Amino acid sequence: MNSSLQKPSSRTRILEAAADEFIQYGLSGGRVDRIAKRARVNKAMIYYYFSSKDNLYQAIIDAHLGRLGDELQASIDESAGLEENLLAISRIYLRVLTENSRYLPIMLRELAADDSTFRKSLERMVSERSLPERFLAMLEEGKRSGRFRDCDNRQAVISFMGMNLFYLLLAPIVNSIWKIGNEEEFREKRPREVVELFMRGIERRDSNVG
Amino acid sequence: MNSSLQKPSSRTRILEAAADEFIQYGLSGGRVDRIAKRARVNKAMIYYYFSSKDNLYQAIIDAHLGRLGDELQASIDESAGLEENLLAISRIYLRVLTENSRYLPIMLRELAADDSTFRKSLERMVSERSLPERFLAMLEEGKRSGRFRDCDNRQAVISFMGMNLFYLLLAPIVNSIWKIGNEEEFREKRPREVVELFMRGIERRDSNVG
DNA sequence: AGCTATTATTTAAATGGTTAGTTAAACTAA
DNA sequence: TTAGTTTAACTAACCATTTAAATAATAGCT
Repeated sequence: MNSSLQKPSSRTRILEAAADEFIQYGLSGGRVDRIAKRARVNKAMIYYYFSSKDNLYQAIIDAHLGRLGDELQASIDESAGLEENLLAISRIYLRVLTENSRYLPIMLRELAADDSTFRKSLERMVSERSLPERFLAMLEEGKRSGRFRDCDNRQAVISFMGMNLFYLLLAPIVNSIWKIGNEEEFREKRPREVVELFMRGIERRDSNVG
Repeated sequence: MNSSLQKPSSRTRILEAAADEFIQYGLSGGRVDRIAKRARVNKAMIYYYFSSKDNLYQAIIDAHLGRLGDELQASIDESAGLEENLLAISRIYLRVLTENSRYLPIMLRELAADDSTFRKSLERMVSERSLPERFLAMLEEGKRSGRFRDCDNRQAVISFMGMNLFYLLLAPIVNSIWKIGNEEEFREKRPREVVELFMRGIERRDSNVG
């Protein structure tokens, strides 16, 4: 199809412009004419390279998700200690979603649709790397070692994810509601705060062995 | 305009059908003809009662947000103890977002748009009831009383909100990824788990006064 | 190198289905 | 009578997609 060695200037420009368009207006709100204009390309070029609007949209979703997958690859480093692992995860989510913050609107919209291929791909990506299992295993190990109190692992993990992702996904509104002036600073401090809260939250207290 | 005493059957049916439509397809994806069909009403009726598609959409957003606001009214009961307060908040979010889960797609899409009136209304609603301030004050009080350790209040609050809202907003995907079989049960347990994690997370440990 | 056949890219201009919005007349009930 | 409600048919703009022809680029051959 499209060997990755060449530099197909038009094709690339179309992809860039389409990303902008779909991020701003969504799939059904996005206009092919506007994409062509932004890409400084004749509209028919879009149908030449991608054969339909839906196809073009899908190409963007795929590219984005592929990138996300690669970046999350190193998500859990089993060799490190438990707290370090959590911190590493927290930092990776921070970095990946900060660097890709441009795509947040598209991701939220896709997450809102219940039939979206994005959701399916995301689920596949996550389960292929068995992130949930590895995560649960970490907690289980913490329990066995006696460091963690007894609690529902799933509830705990989802709380941890929520602490991390809620802010990263909805930063604009959250910043506005909670009057976060210096977002950058707030963002950087987030992993430490989250991990500390979480660790203290699940750690057994010193003499609690009934 | 439209006095709230009568029972304008057509008008109501239009609103219902439009909600369904926009929830499923969004504003730009929603079709007026389909709404008319679903409402068993001539398309012109839609323009008779609401004068444009955007207006109709806005009417639905407004109605929904008004209802949300009313239901969140009792959000913080200052008289109760701190932990009880958090639990009450957690439960209210749970109830409100569970009862309105139908509207989640529309909310997520609106949150994704950076110019949405929904976002502005949401921010106004929250700040009119000064929820952020009251929340921060609760934490501050906990610190003064010596019960809470020293930490960034804003970070803590946002973590709390994240634990609660992340799951409620994205339940379908989260359930799928984390293999939550019995969603209802999981949901019901959530407030207690969240509050316990959070309280333990910010409570000072017994002899920690450096 | 030059000439040619073939393939890739680009363009301007349609096409035609879709869709928000309109009109003007008819019906209904107070 | 009068105001509110409903209908069928219409319109005009919009917008994804196509067509057919032109222009570059490339490879093959002598």
